[in-house]
Amino acid sequence: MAMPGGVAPVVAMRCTNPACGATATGGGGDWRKGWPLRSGGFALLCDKCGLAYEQFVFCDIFHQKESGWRDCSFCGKRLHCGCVASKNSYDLLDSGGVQCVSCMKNSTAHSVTASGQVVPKLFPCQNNLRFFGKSDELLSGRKFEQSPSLMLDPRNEDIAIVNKSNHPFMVKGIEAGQSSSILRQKEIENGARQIKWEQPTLSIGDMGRPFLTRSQSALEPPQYTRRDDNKDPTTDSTTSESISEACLSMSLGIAHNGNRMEATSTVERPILSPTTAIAEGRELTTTLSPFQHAQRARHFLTRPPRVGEGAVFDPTKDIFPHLRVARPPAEGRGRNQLLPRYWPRITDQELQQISGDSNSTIVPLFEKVLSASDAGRIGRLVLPKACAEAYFPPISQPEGRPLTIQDARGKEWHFQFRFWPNNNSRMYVLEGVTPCIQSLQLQAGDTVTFSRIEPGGKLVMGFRKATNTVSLPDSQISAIANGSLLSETLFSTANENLGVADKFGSRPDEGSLQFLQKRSRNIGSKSRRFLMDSEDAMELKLTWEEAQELLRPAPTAKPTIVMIEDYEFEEYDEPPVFAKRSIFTIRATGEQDQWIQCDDCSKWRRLPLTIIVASKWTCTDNSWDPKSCSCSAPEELTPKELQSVLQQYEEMRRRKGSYGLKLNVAEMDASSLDALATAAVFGDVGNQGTASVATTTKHPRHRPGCTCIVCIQPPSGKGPKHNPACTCNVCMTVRRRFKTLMMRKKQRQSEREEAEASKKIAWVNRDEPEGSNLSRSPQTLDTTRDSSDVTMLDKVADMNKGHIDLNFHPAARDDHQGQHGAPQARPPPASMMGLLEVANRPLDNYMKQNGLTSLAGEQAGGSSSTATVPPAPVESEERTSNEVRVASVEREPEAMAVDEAVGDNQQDKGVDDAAAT
DNA sequence: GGGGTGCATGAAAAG
DNA sequence: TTTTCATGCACCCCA
Repeated sequence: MAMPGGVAPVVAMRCTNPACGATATGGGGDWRKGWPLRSGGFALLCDKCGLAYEQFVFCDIFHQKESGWRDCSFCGKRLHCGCVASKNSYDLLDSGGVQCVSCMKNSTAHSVTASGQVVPKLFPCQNNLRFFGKSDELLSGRKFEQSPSLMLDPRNEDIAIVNKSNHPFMVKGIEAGQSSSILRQKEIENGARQIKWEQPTLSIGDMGRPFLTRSQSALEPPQYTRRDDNKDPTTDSTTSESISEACLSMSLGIAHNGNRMEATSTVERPILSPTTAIAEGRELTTTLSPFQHAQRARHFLTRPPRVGEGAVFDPTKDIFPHLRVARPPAEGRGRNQLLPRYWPRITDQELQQISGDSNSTIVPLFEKVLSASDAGRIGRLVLPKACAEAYFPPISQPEGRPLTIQDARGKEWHFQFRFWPNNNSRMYVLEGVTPCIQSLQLQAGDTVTFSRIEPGGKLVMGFRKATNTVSLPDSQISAIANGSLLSETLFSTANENLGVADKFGSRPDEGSLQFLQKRSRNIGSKSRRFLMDSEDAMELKLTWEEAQELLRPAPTAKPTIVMIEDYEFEEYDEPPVFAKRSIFTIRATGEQDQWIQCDDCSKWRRLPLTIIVASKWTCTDNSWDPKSCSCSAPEELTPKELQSVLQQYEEMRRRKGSYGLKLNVAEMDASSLDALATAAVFGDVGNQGTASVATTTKHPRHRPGCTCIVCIQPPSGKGPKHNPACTCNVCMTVRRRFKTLMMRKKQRQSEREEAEASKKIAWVNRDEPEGSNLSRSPQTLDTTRDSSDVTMLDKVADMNKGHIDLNFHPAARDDHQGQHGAPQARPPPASMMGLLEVANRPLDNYMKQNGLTSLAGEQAGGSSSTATVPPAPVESEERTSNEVRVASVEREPEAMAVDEAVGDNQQDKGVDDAAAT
């Protein structure tokens, strides 16, 4: 493998670390990334020394605090790193050692670039890691993921590792048993890092202690004991044992404390093999500076994150406080392939919940976001193959084996752990999970976490509800565990997507991000097939409705009016835009207003119709009305007017909601008729105020500025009167639509009639001899007559009484009758053609023939028509408040046709009124 | 007929 | 291109 910068390759490397003893290829494995370099990149370590590195990397510069001294790695000057006076007298080296101030100043002068510059003096490495190599040998097939420059010491052919800033260092081994203390970044300035020493907390010996015990969780500062410095970690029995199941913690919970970042611990995991320990990139047990997090954790990845690279880690921002993302223990089969999505992210609370009060150690294994299938009634939880093979008992037969898993409450659940052959592979499932799922009230999207209690190896399962679930994309999960997921990236994303949360003052915390991530994941992956329960559906519905309410045509969008079956549709080429919620009103003069509420003073301000306001708007943004451009300006609407408007608005919303959820078409008709009556009523009272109060029933497509027939029509009874014989566009359209409406009703009736007649004929033909139907009595014929005819006759009767029941529906006949009390004497049967003739009559003519003048008159006169056309309660109030007409912003599409007809009727009423006058 | 079981399928992710 | 896995569905068993 060619080295970056044209460095002579080296093939034979040997580690002189007595604890390592690896030769040639580094102990049989690849060279691996060691500790991160200050300026980026990583040291190179063989497999075995990688283990050593893991043991000492965070301890070396601290361990002497108790003993009070530390040698500079360059000049050998003894530093008293434990004393206050010397705290700023040295610097942390990329090599893992420390450097005195003098050497710090001189270090760059000794740098040699990878292009062949002189390598500075390399300091003797006593019992430290050292690489040997020969310049004429190739270092092929090596992995240098971070590609630190590898240089040869011209004198001893040792390999010097030169970081990207040409800062050389010699791999500095650390004696076993070195202790550590909390490293905190005091300041990062000009690339020179000053470190601050604080109390020691950890010894290397403790790093070998397996797992995180309850008492050692982040909830309490760990009280690690100092290990014997003289012991070799790899030879020490305790450590050796712990190596085999070692745990190294990884700290990602960085609490923001003023200008200082405090790293919190930790979720630990065991590591079986030193080799895999390095390969897996073990978590590191100590508290780290953000800088260290950003760098050291990088090598945890088996693959680089796809996001966040290139961004800058900003330690001033919080990043997932209390959230632990742990690489699962590298053990068992397939340990190396566990996808980050299954890495257990566990909180302190969960740890506490699982471990309870015991001193047991929790080893998070993996987690799984429940799919719809998992949470469904099938009772099968699909296990990730890698997880199942790595952490669950091996099974060779598809039948599997019983598995007992304890939940956080201590209750044991018995599952069947098995697999199905699938595409030359296996599909692992946990069967019998339904009782557990139900008991824990888990749903699709919730997360189940599998852990293991040590000692004992008992499996435990925790869970997180979806609202608290972090379901990060793998790349981000990787980056979190990696320390390279940048808070800025996360939060910018969160802020962009969670403006509402921010709006309420809550910073984009874990929950927000969780929501974000959950959503993105659900949409972007197979999880989008998650079953939505009713609650989710409701949430979606509400969101949708609200979104609909905020939808506006783009300011520059000009609709194209098209006629489809006599209905006008506004078509927009441009997508709608989101706007701040506003209320549209119609004055008695027909003028429309848009009212919007100031986010500061909550006063309502009048805006031009065409203005689309962004999510936040204040009076100061009101450039259209200088008188109201300040919150101190009085509100234009009187309290009474405002109350009326808001009441109508809320009522409108409520009704819209009921449309969307409950009403069928017939009910929509009723509502539309209701609106018709309301409009008529308000048309009458509209004269009383400066603005009329009438609820129009505009469809959402009728936007401010719309010039369609519905929008341009004057309020009922207002404006210029039309002659009954008026042939203007409005009147013609009104007549045409009424005709169309009635025709459609008749057509539907006819279709039902024919369908039922066919059924009856078929029934008769089946049950009776041919011709027997002729024997039926007239009464039978009458009863078998399609009820629609009767209903239609009832309808005509109603109409003859002065009521136009557009809510007429055969299915609602009984109700209809009941609404009118006892069934009335039926008029003579009418033929279909007769009914059509009735339907074809122009509404105005028909109403005149039936002695009708206006619906408003009927309604306002308190006639019995209220039984047919009951006004909404709010609308009744509107009669008295009657100031402003609230224009509906949207309606269900299905109601549009009726709305159009309603508008037509309004038009006709106006026309008819004109005729009456 | 309903529920459980085992397998197949295909979309999405990973390599 | 391969692998994973969520889900559909046919089949079987049982009430």
